[in-house]
Amino acid sequence: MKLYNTPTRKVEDFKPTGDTIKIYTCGPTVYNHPHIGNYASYIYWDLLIRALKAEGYKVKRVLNLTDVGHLVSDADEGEDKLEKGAAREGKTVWEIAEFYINDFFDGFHKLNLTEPDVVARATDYIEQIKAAVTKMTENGFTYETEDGVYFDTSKFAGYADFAHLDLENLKAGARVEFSDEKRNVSDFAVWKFIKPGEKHAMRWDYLGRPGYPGWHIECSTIIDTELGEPIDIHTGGIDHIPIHHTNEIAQTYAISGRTLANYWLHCDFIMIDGQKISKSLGNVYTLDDLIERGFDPMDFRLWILQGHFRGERNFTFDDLSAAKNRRLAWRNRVASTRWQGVDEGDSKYTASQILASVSDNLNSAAACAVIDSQPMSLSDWEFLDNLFGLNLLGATPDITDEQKALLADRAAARANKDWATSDELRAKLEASGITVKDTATGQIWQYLN
RNA sequence: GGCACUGUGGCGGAGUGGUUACGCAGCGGUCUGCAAAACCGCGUACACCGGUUCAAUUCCGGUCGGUGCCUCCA
Repeated sequence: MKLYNTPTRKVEDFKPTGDTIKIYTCGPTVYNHPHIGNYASYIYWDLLIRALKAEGYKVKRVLNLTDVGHLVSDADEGEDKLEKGAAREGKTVWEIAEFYINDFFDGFHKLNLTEPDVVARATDYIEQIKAAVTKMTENGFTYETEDGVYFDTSKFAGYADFAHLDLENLKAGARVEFSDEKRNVSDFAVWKFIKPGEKHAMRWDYLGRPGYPGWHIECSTIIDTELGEPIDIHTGGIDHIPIHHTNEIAQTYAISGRTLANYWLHCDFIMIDGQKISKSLGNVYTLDDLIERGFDPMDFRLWILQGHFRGERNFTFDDLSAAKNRRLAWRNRVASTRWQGVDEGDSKYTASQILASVSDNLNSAAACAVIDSQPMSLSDWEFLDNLFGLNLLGATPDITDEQKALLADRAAARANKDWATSDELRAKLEASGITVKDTATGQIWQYLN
């Protein structure tokens, strides 16, 4: 397995730390419907997990759910997103979290994404988070302000390295006013105090006052609790490099002196019709929007897999249609293989070629070319379903014995030029859900949709 | 302003120092009772300028363009 590793900006050979690969994925903040861009990242990481498993690795994967403390601004200003969602919908923050967690996993399942081994809600780790903050403080990495406990980024010499930050220019180019109480522009809250009279439903006592955790601390804490550093692979969106992941690394260093992760994978964004996904542009599509337009979630999944996680993608419905057509063509090949078979000898190397492509920094697009140009046996399709998660076999079940008998009868009728019977049998087959087509080499059947 | 990414045929999208993936769409053909499909073939693309080289889309330098992040975001 070769992977592009963000810290070195190079494709490297993957070397695991142990028998089980430890993977952490930054999950969603559960305050709104996820859009297709959100899900794109989980499709990439699902491919990673499936590819590692196909290579024979064992995997333990943790996904967190941010259900507290993610402020509208990462500069530690503004409202908590959960509180904002609750106000918007007239619900409690806990109801909001519950609702959008279910919503998130609904899409997760529609896309046939592999269930994480551990799903970690930030609010289930409050005690560990407090202990982590205490530890950082003991180690001299924090300071307290009226607003909360802040991480002093000047205490971590390597702070700028991960994202190649230019801290001086960050200050000069800052577009928001930083709190006067912060010692450095890059400092961030690890714990926020709730001021008297301030509304914040989620609150816990710490340092003798009510408060709640900062956003970044949950990831460091959950990783430490569930996996133990260093983990093998940490995944996330490209937007997380300069702040969130940089801060995670700093926190873990401050707590234990350890390296957080050996490999960091960051996916680029997808755009829609050439523009970033944004509510103000009105181009936010959810999975259900795609379904309403007649697409299967698997069409979107294949569209993602036709590209690469490091490339920016431009989503259009024309391209989604292209992916859909390709998927349906693959289904027809499955149907044809069920009916006529493929010489296993001819397809001897197909699966290993597919895996070789994916193992080369998750080049699923190259794997698609292998699929299109090599013979595929049923076991190859099964291998592909395990790797790509497209459920091609499940969506193309074998036909019944009765249908097979009808096909045989029709072949006989055609041989006798009994077109009336032939057409009648074709109609019967279509009523049963499959369509039959006459090729130069005989009949083939396909599912109607 | 800083950091990073990126520029491939109609649309996507891999990849490579020389034999130029793959999909979708399109075109031509074969086959064909009808319908539909299947099969075969076709495009001669790599922003521009310069350099290195026997040879560059692929390496180096520059120019121009696009995008993202630095502010919520995968």
